[in-house]
Amino acid sequence: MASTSLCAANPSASQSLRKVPGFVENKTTQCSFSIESILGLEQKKDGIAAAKPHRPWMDACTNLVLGDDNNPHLQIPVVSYDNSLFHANSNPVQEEKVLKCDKYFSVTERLSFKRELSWYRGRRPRTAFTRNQIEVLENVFKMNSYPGIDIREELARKLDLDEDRIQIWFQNRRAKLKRSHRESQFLMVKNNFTSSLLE
Amino acid sequence: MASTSLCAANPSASQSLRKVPGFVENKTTQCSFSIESILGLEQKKDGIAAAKPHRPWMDACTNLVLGDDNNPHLQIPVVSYDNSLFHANSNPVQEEKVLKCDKYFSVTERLSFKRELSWYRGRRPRTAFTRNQIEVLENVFKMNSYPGIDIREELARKLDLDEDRIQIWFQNRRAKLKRSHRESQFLMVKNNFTSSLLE
DNA sequence: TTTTAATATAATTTG
DNA sequence: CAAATTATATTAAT
Repeated sequence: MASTSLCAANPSASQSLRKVPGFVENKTTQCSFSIESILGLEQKKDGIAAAKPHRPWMDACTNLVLGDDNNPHLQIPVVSYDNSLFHANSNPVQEEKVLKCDKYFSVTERLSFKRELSWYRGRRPRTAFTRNQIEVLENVFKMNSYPGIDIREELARKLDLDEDRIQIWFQNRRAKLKRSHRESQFLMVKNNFTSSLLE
Repeated sequence: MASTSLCAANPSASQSLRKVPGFVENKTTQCSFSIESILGLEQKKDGIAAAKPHRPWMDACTNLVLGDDNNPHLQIPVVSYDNSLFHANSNPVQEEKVLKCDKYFSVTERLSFKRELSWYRGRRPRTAFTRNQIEVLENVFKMNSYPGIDIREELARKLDLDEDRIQIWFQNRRAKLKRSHRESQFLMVKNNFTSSLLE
C-alpha cells in the first residue's frame, strides 16, 4: 500500500479521465432530473460507470522488461478483460504472456496456461501458502484475530508475503471462524428449540 | 393473531465493542508488536466498556411468539431471494414470510436461521440490490453524486428501499469513484514514467 | 467435492 | 460526509 507516493503530481493526467467531473465540488442541485425520467430509462450511453476492476497487484508491475541484450523492451499488455487492457508480468509466479501458439503443450505448459487465463480474467493468481506460513498465521490468529498493521507488516516480512496477502488471510480466517460459530450455534438453538417442543 | 412477542429486539449488552466482535472472546486491543511475544503466548485481557449499539432495524423483530395455544412458535423471516430466478424483488430484510417451526429444518430454513443469528450478532444483513435498483442508482449518481434528502426519499419510495440504504449506497459509491480515480491517476503516472524511460 | 484465496461491495465506526 | 475498517456474498482455484 505504500505505492501512492508517486501519485502526487501530473495534473494533466486527470484531464484525460473520461467523465468524472471532479465530484467533490459541484453539488449541482440545479440539475433538473426527475427520477421518472431515469426510471423511464433515459439512457445516456456515455461512460458506463467506470467499472474498473481493482487490480492492485498490477500497479507494482511495469511493462518494462530487460531483454537478453540488456535493453529495455516494452511488453504490450495483451489482455482483454472487458474492454480494458491489463498487463501482467510481475509478482510471485511469473510467466510470460507472449503466447507462443506453435506447439502442443506439456502438463506444465497447460498449467501455466490455466494460470494465464485466470490472470487475464483479472484475478490474482491464487497464493499457495506453505505449511509453515499457515502455522504461523494460525498461531497469531489464535492470539489476535485482528492484527494491526504493524503486526501484519511484521508477519509479511517474516513469512515473505505481501502484507495484503496477510490481511486477506485474516479476513478469510475470521469469516471461517464466524461461519463455524454460526453453524454450531444454529445447531444448539435448533436442538434446544426442538427439544423444548417435545416437553 | 394473538401473538405475544417474547423476543425483545435487543441482544442486550452484547458485543459490538470497537473491533471486537463477539465471536471470539476478549482480545487484545493493545498489542505489543512482536510476533515472538505473540507466539510466545503472551495473553492479555482487557475488558472494554460496552456501549449499546445502534440497531434501528431490529425494532421490528419478532421471532419467538406465543401462539394461541400459548406454545412458542418460532417465526423465521424468510428472505426471498427467490429460489427460482435471479432477479426481481428487492429488500430481503423487509419481506417476511413466516415459517411455522416444526421438527426439522429445510435448507431454506436453515439458511434464514443462520441469517437470523447473524442478525442478532448485531449487523444489518447485507442488502442485495437488484439489477434494476443499481441501474437507477447509477443513473442518478451520474448526474448527482450528492443527492439531497428529498431525492433520496424519492428514490427510496420508487425503489422500495430504506432511505438509509440509499444514503449508504451513495456514500460507498462516492468512495468507489474516488478510489478508481486515484488508481487511474496512479496508473497514468506510472505509465508516463515507464515510457519516459524508453525515450 | 471441499476448502479457501480473491474480489466486490454493504455496513460500521471515527472524526 | 469521508476515510478507514469490517463483514459477507460470490467466484474460482485447488
